[in-house]
Formats: sequence, structure tokens, C-alpha cells
Amino acid sequence: MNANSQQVLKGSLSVIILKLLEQRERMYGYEITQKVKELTAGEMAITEGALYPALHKLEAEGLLTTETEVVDGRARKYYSLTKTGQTEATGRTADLLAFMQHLQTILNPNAFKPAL
Amino acid sequence: MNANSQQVLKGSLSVIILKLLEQRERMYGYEITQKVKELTAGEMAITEGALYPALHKLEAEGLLTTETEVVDGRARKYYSLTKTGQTEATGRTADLLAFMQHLQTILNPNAFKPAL
DNA sequence: TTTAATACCTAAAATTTTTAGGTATATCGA
DNA sequence: TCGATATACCTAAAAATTTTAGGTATTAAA
Repeated sequence: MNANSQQVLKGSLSVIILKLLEQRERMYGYEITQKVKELTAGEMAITEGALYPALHKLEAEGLLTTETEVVDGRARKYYSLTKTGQTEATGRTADLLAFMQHLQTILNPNAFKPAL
Repeated sequence: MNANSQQVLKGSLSVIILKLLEQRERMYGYEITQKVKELTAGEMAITEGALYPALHKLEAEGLLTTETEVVDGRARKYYSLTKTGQTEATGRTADLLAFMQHLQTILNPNAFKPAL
């Protein structure tokens, strides 16, 4: 059960980034990797090889801005949501949650489904 | 909210296939596309361009076997779980559900978390 | 002083999906 | 009866994302 759940489901990484930033005003890359580990009690890890390209893409799309700061002799690149990023964070989170609900329905066909 | 939830989250397609077959002894490709639409009230669709390669891969991995039948003048290729396929279906479903739980935790940080 | 942790990065390869076709038969409506 | 839609299979190029496997540099701990 570890082999797979250890890894991020393809496509969800950008949503994870946006959602974490929605609650925190700013974070730097390494901090994101640690926060995900912390939130999932070490059961989920995001690799830096996936994270950094994802951050750069979100920045290029105008959803994130950056500011670099040197702390303890090491450079940190802080990312924050832009206005557009805030909107996208909301929308993409809703998309992903909707998708997950559908997936639940398929994976757990005996589940109780409350009426609308 | 439709653009994304319309599509299958990368990586979950093979689990969806295995899980559907776990409950149904056999299904053919087209039937799978229809069943997913039905289960999600038309909100989720899997494309044939993704489905058929996925089916062929699972068969090549020894998780599925096939039998072809002609019904109403059209050939249907029925897929069933092998013994290994049954084991994998259980394992991969557990993996995906575990992952989804972690994702919930990240996306919904204010949620109530019951103790173990 | 060497290892681990912090902190950033890239590039090739692998995987999976999207997009965009193709073939063929049956059914339904005009 | 003709054309569109539904059924039913398929492939291949391109795109997107992740994995794997590195690289650099500073600080803290063993």
C-alpha cells in the first residue's frame, strides 16, 4: 500500500500547491515538500523533480509570483498566489474534489448516496 | 468545474477498470465507457484513446484475459480479471483510496479527523 | 570531517493521456 | 433509402506530467 500512495496522483500536484498557498500567503519549494510530508504523516511525498517544474509552470501561467530571500546563508524562493492564482485555486480545487467524488462512486459502489 | 472533472485523473484509469471488473465478471471496452458515464451521471468520461491502450497493457501484464464474441454482427472483446488481476484490483484500489484520503487532508485542512 | 539537512535546479526517460484520426456494422429518423 | 447516430474496435503523433538521476551550494550535527 506504500508503493503507490507514496506518490502524487498525476495531475493533482498543481492543485496541491495552489491550495497550500491559499492558506499561507507564501511558501518556498522545500517547505512545500516538508508540509506535505507533515500533513500526511510521512505517507505521501512529492519529489523535487516534479515540484520545481510545476512551480515554474504556475509562475509562467501567471498564477504565482516569487520573491527571493536569503535565510541563514541559503537562498529561499518564496511563492505567493496572484489574483488570478486565487481564482484558479478555488476553481481547480472544486474540479479535483468533484472528480474525487466520482471516483469514490466508482470505487465504492455500495456506498450510501444521500439525495440532493 | 466541468473542464477538468470531465476527464479521468491520470493514473486512476487502470484502477477504475480493475474495480469495475471485480464486480462484474466480464465487460467489453465500449461497455466500460458507458458504465462510467452512467455511474457519474454523465459528468465523467473516459476516452477510447486512453481506454484501449490501458486494457491492452493490463492484459499484457497478465491481469486481464479476453474472449471475443460477435453480438448483432459486431465483435465484442470481453475482459475478465485473472487470479493475479483480482489480487491487484484489491491492492491498487486500497492504494488509490489511501492516496485520496491524503489528498483530502491537504485540500481540506479544517476537516475533522477522527482518532485511529 | 564527513554526513545529513536545507535549498535550489535541470534533463533524459518513462508513463499516461489527449487529440485526431481510421474501420465496420446496426439502428433510427426523415 | 439515405444519412446520421450509436455501437464497437483500433492506432499513432503529440502533449503533459512524473520519475529517475543527477548537479550545486550552505549549514548543522555526529
